[in-house]
Amino acid sequence: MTITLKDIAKHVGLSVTTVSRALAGYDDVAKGTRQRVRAAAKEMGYYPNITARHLQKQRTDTLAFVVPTPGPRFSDPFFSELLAGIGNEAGRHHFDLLVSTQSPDSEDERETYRRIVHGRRADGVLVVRTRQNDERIRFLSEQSFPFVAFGRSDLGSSFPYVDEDSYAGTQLITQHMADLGHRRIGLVSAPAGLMFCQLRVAGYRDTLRANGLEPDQALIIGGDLTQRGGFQAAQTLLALDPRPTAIIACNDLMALGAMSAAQKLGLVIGQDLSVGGFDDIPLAEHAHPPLTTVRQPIYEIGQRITRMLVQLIQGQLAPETRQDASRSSREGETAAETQVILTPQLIIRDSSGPPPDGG
Amino acid sequence: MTITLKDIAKHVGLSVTTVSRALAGYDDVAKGTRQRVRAAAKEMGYYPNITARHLQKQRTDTLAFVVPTPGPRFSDPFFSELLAGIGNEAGRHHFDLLVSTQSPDSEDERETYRRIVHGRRADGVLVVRTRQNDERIRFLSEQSFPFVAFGRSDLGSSFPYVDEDSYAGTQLITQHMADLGHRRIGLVSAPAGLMFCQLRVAGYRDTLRANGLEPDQALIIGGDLTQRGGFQAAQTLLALDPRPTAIIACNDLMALGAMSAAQKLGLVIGQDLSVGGFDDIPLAEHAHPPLTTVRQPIYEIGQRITRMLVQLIQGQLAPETRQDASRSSREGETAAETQVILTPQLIIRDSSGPPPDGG
DNA sequence: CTGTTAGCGCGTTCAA
DNA sequence: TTGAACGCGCTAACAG
Repeated sequence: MTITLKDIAKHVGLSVTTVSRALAGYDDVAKGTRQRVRAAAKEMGYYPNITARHLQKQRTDTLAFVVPTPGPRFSDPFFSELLAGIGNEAGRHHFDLLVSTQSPDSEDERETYRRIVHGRRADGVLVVRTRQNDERIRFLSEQSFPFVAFGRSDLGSSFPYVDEDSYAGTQLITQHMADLGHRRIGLVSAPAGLMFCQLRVAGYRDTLRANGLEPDQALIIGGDLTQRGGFQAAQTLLALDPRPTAIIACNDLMALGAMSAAQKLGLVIGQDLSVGGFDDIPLAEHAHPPLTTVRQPIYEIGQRITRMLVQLIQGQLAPETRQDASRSSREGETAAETQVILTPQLIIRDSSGPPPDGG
Repeated sequence: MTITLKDIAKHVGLSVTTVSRALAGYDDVAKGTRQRVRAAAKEMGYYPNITARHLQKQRTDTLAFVVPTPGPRFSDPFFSELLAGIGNEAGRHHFDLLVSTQSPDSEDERETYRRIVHGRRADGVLVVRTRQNDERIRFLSEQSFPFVAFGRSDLGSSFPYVDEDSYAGTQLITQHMADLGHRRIGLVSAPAGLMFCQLRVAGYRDTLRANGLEPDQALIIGGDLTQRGGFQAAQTLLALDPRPTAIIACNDLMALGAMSAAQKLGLVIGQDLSVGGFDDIPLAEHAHPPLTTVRQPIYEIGQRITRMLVQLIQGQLAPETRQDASRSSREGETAAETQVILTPQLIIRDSSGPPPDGG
């Protein structure tokens, strides 16, 4: 049997209202009464019914996180890290976290968002891995539902987000390979629909050109961000003649897969072949050899978008900047707080070195 | 503006009650009426308020999963896999999933469980990584709150669970090392409070003895289930003289850390040192070299405990078997469905081989 | 200071 | 076949 306010009221001989206010700590209730009520509540083991409270307060103190996983069986450390950051930060602000995994752009994903928004299942949602023409963002914007994204969008609307500078990040690692003397540098790309994919490929291409190297389409292979995908893409790249002396992958997981593929061929990573990644997941440091990569603070980004979302819900975040450019100069400062771009950092480890025979 | 039943009622000129029943598909409403109502609902973009429904129905269609993470920054593929299985299965049954991460045995963890149970925040919870004298299980049992565990317990109470046979699993891998000719086999253990820890250590010890090897306390090092922990434990083990020729870790993550430590010393895994793990996380297969380990189907276990929990909530699962042993024979069949022990499987890969100099 | 009334949005009696 | 009344548990507005 669960104890309700009514039970307490009956027990202490007061009205439900008074009990409610006594427990809420309102000061329009007699001190003695309050103490009596509180004692009774404690003794009877009272806990407020959270659902009833949500209904009455018209908010759920809940955030939703719909993880865009390609297959049912995902096990991407990237999402783990992000989830850890999100979960802990949500807890700090006394928000519950609703987690769901859905295939990107699937009907199930759309339905999940509709349910959350229209059914008022949560007070806000976290959108990650933004896509070109992202229907999630369009939908949430249309519905004026609170959300914060990890990643930018190509839609016109303006919304709060945190993103890392993918272009600059890929520049860093590509330049690193070029500086080491590599001239045939392969790229394991990501699904083209992802916003960061374009930027990373562009960063790679532009940096090659800046170093007098002409991008070779054969050296760019699509990947699906999984270890297996990196493995397969690397196999394709390493079958080329002449084969690349360096491979850059659009995330660490694929980079690790690429290393396996190379090692299977008997190549020594860092000598026969250099490999670079992106993300700096915890695994990267402990890989063999440790992976040279571009670091983005995933856990902290998870925390940050969560904090921003909570503030947005509580009205503490500057309202979203409009497309209206004329106001942008005056709103420069608030805009800086709601739209953050982080500069990634190159982490050089042992998986990269000079090419085997000087080039 | 959100559309409610009241809005539809006003629009079609009927009572809220009728609208509610029309949408629910009751057959005591005129066919024409039903169609009219449905059309209006669709046109107006009606979605039921989920919170209101929960309150009325006295259930939340929500499961809670409190992940026991030692630190805030966890990134354990084990939990990712489990979460994937749980999340997908929950979705299949139209249950939402509430995820929270809390430090094992902390006050925050206790408070989280109290909130879920007393506040009726969810209809059931999933308990994983069971511990000795597990207060979560005691609490949930006392409160008769629906739960299913991944792992057994040393408390008297009986409850539904799925577990893998840790003892048999460790026997397998220890015997494998012994068969290869290893005589000094180190063990990187797990936090002693975990139920599976005792079993794995026992499986290791007993198998050594069965092979005429006396367990050496110096060869058993505590680990915290993280990669870093495995790294450090392996460093300690490898500093011994003579050092072990094989190391078994209580989970794959530590095994990978141990491989790194060995490789840092210039040892070749599978030749100079054999390493074995436990779990068979996706990473294990793609490690370098691929890790010999004991496989337990984590994803499927996540699915399975979730399915059991849903059935338990819906009253489709046999009631928990009592301690009352006299009935056990008659209830053998139902008990078999609510208390499952899976037999793990040895996966031999390249990280294990004969000891360097024949022993 | 306390109680009455009212309502969050929905589903379920029970009459009509 | 439909509607009025009621309750889920809680909080807020208003009287007294």
